[in-house]
Order: sequence, then structure tokens, then C-alpha cells
Amino acid sequence: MRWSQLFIPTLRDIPSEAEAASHQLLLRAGYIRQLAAGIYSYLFLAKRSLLKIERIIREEMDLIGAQEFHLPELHPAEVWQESGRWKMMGSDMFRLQDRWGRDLCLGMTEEEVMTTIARGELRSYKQLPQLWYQIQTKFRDEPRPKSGLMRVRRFTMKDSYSFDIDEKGLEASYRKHYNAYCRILSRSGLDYLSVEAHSGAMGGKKSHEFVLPSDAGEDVVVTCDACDYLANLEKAESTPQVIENDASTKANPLEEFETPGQKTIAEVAAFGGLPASSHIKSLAMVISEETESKAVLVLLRGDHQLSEAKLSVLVSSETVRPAHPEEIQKWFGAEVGYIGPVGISQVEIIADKALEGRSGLVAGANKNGWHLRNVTPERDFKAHFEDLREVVAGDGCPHCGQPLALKKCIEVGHIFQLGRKYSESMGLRVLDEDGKERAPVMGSYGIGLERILTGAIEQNHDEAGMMLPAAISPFEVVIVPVNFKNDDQREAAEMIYERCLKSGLDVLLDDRPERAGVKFKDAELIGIPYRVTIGKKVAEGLVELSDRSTRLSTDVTLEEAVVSIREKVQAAPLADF
RNA sequence: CGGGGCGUAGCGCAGUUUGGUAGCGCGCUUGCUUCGGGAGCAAGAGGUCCGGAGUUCAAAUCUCCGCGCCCCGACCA
Repeated sequence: MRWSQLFIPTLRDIPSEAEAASHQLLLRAGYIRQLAAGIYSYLFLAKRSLLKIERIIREEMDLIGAQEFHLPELHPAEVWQESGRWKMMGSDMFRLQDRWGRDLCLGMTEEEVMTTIARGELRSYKQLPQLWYQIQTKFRDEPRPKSGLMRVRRFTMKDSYSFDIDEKGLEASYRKHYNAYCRILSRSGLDYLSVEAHSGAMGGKKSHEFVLPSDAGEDVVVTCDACDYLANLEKAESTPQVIENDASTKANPLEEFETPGQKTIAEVAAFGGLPASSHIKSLAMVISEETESKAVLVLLRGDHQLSEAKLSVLVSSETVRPAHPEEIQKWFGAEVGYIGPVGISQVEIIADKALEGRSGLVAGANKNGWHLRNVTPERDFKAHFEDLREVVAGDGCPHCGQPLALKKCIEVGHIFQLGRKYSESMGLRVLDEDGKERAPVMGSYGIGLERILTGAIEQNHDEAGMMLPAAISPFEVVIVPVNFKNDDQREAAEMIYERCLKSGLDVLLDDRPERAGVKFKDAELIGIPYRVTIGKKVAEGLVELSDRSTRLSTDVTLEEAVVSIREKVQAAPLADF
């Protein structure tokens, strides 16, 4: 296409609202414009890039036998009420009413709709497995949209759903998706990881997350260089740095001591002279069930942090929150900062494993202004010991013991083994070989298109702009005649442009009456991977071919140009399959 | 939901403290010169100063009430 006729509104200055590199570049390069918080218009370049991502995804889904649907994004409340998620989704869901006052919502995901279709039509195990997918707009009322397309309220997702008669079938469908996701991300030119994850509100057991390592990410993944252990921080386990107990403290009796105004572990540690790791951190938490809520006292080593995700899995409740000050006062008779496990009987106590076998610890005395020393778990209080702590960098790998590292990542895909949650609650049944009714086992598999683009930019950019992988760049090559008014240059540019088109390359001709510098800057900003520069040397039959990411350029003859570009463009993406 | 910041031309900003009727850079239009790394000169166009109410002879500026956007935390398939 010809640049002079396109709408590519590049900006010299960085819009002040943008912080993340991808956000700044998407705006500056004229890919997107904001309409409202977390709601963006995708202009020509973004749409083109997203179409390429979509095509890759579609090809890979079709390859595993998945069938594409187009589903409503406006859903009646009933189907969400049946699955029980109308309530559960809370204010993350956009809700509205029609003229008759009936409740509707904008789709966040399609389990309900897919299951509704399935239960009306699937009758026999012979029709299974089925793999259905769609690539459509999703809505989610994020409490805090941020970083451009990273976390938005309206986005595009490919989500697929599998229906199998048994777990073995599900395992196969899951495997297919796992492999397809690997191929999608490799073909898109991304550096990615797949990690075991916490399945959260989706229900079900097995789940993998596909993430792109990037400092701009919001997810944290725990990695071990020595043995390839990989897990989401929410789920990761580790062996904490060991603290040697002072054996002589074992027999020491409990002793109260006064700690006026010292509430935090750091304050008490400084005041009492023992390190934070010799303290017990006592957290009063409230677990809310549908009908009632109950309190638990969570204990951690003073220098450790609670993983709320692990706690909520442990108590199998979605809503776990810190207790309010009044509740703490009621249950413990003391303020936050002075509570502890000793003498507490009405509240269940769950302690992190790092406290097992310790002695001589400091804990709150359940009396304002006082703490206890020489606290010894088991002797002074009873608790269940569980893994509750959040891994920190340097902890030992649970497999090999080597130090773990934490990596920030962008979550792009998530696959789940749902089980029978939706088929059971929504009445999807088929007959099995024995003529008995059975609820099929389902899986759900999502991947975010904008996140792929955002992640690609975060992983591939420099001061000058984006450096998109050819497979997802809006154009594969840009032709820049230094001076379009020069006849020789213009003719050479037109010729190469025509040949590129004929050979099937996605080519952009910069035919604008701009100065060379402006064209170079723009080409670099929008991130086209290859550039053909046509300047004075055209008189000798030479043009310059340059690579956006390596910044290397070589002179090639007019004849060679198109062939060389084709080779470069085709080299990368499919290599490893 | 807690904490912080911002809102003046398409973009980046000054002007607000101390009230006097809006300015700079980039971009845009026209002309001339220039032409391989965001050109120069000249002449122009472009504004409900986020909105409403109030104080005042006079409000971008002061007061009150809203709205929007960004960042940190909480939250989050």
C-alpha cells in the first residue's frame, strides 16, 4: 500500500498519559487511540497486526480440528445464573437491562453460551469430542485498566471449549491446545513460558498459563535455572532459607514482656533484639462462604509473606480477606499488632510449614502493648501446618534445592481443565456406551490477541520504536525512496514495490513528499522489520536493504532486492516445526 | 476501595502562588529555498482554558460541587 494515502498518525512527543513502553509506542506510532479508560480504538496499523495474529491463531486452531463459531457478546442473565457465575463475577461484569427490564450482560467468556448450545444438541458420546472456538470481543469491567492494551475493559480473545466423554479425552484435548498455544506463540516470534497456574474462579483442577517474560508484566513466575522448575507465584512452592533453632530455647518457659507502641514485626524485632525470622506473624483472616463467614488465624514466620491464593485454595473459598479491626478486637481482645496464637481456642489456626519445629519465638500476647517470648509451636498452641507462604527470590527450589528466581511476565494465554462444573450445573448430558446419561468433561482455553501484540512490543523495541517480528508486523517491508521526486528513485521504488506485491510480500511504499529523515524515523517507529532504501546509488543499480532489529544494512542490486527480502521474511517464523 | 498526580490548540507544555480577558515548541495550511536521519525563512489557520454553581467591576487563576484521565496499592480467568 502507499503511505501517502494511509492514515498513520505518528507523534513526535510521548503522550503524557502513557507510561509503559508498549503504550507509548502504540500511541506514538499511530496504532491506537484511547476512547475511555481501558477502551481503545484500533487504527489501521493495529488492526492489521491483530489480523495477522488472528490468522495465526485460526490456522493453529483449525489444525487441531477446532471449529470456529461466532457467538453473541450480549448474554441474558439466565445462563449465568444457571452456572452460578452471575453472582460470582460481581462488578467485573458489565451488566445492563433491556427495555423490558430484563437483565443482560456483556460476555466476559463463553462457557455458559457454549454449554447452552451443547446441551441442546449433543446427545451421544459418539458426537464427542467437540472442540469449539471463537475469536471475539470480550468485556470486563477492570477495577484498574492500565498500560495501554495490557489491561483493558474491552479486548479480543480467542477462547475455545472442549467436550469429552471422559478424563482421558479431556487430557487429549488439553494436550492439543497446549501444543497449539506453543506453536502460536513461537510463530508470533515471542519469547514465552508455560507454567502451572492457579485456576482461580474458573473452577477445575489442571491449568497452565502462557506468559511472556517482561518487566512490564504483572504476573510473577518462579523459575529455577538448575532444573527447569516453573510455576506461577500464586502456586509456587519452595524451601525457605533454614533458620537454626537455638536448642537451648526449647525448654524456656513462656514469658510476657512489655512492648508499648511496637506493632509491626520490624518494630518488635528492633525493640526485642531478635531477628524477624524469630517472630510469628499473626494474620486474622475472614473466609466468606455463601451463607456465613468464619475466622482463621494464619501464622507465618516474621520475614515471610502470606500467599492469599494458596490460602484460598486451602480453605476452598474465593473470598478471603483480612479481618476488620473490630472483628480482631472481638476475637482476640487486642489490637492488630498484639494478637497471637497462644490461648486462642475458638479460632482455627493454620501455620506455615516454616514454623514447624521452631522454638523460642516471639508472638503477640493478645493484650495491647504486650508480646510473648519463648513461644514454641505444638507446646504452646495447636495448629495445622500448611504451605502458605509466598516464595521469595533465593528460596530453595522444591525439586532440586537450588536458589529460585522471580520473573515478571505478561499473561497471554490460560488453559483449564474445567471438569464437569458447567455440564453438571447447566444440565448437559449425553449417553455413554452403556446407554447411561453422563455429564461431559469440559476444558476451556483462552488467549488474548492484544496481549500478544503488547508483549511483542515490550519484548522487541528500542529508543527509536517498535521492532515487530515479521509474522505479526502490519507490513513485512517498507520501501523508502529518499527523494520521491527524483525520477530514477521513483521508478526504481515503483518497480520494487510491484515485484514485492507480485511475490506476495506485505509491502508499504513510502511515497510521501517528506524528507528522508522523517521517513526513516517513521519507518523505525512503526516497527516494520525490513526496509529497502533507494537513494543515489540507484544510478549504479544498487539499493540498501536494512534490518530493523539488528540495524545492519547491505547494498543489493535492484534485481536481488525482492528475493533477499523474501528469504529474510520467510526465514524466521516456522523454523522449529 | 485506600493513597498520589493531572485536566489550557492535534501532541508536549508555560501561565494559576500574587485575579486584569491566553502563550511557547512540535504538528497543520500557503509560498520560496533545501533534500540520506524528525530542514530554513516568511505569512497564516486553529481555544466551551474538563463541566456547573458561586465570589468579584473582572476568573484559566479564588471557593464549592461534579466529571474525566494517569500512577501506586488492594482486586483480578
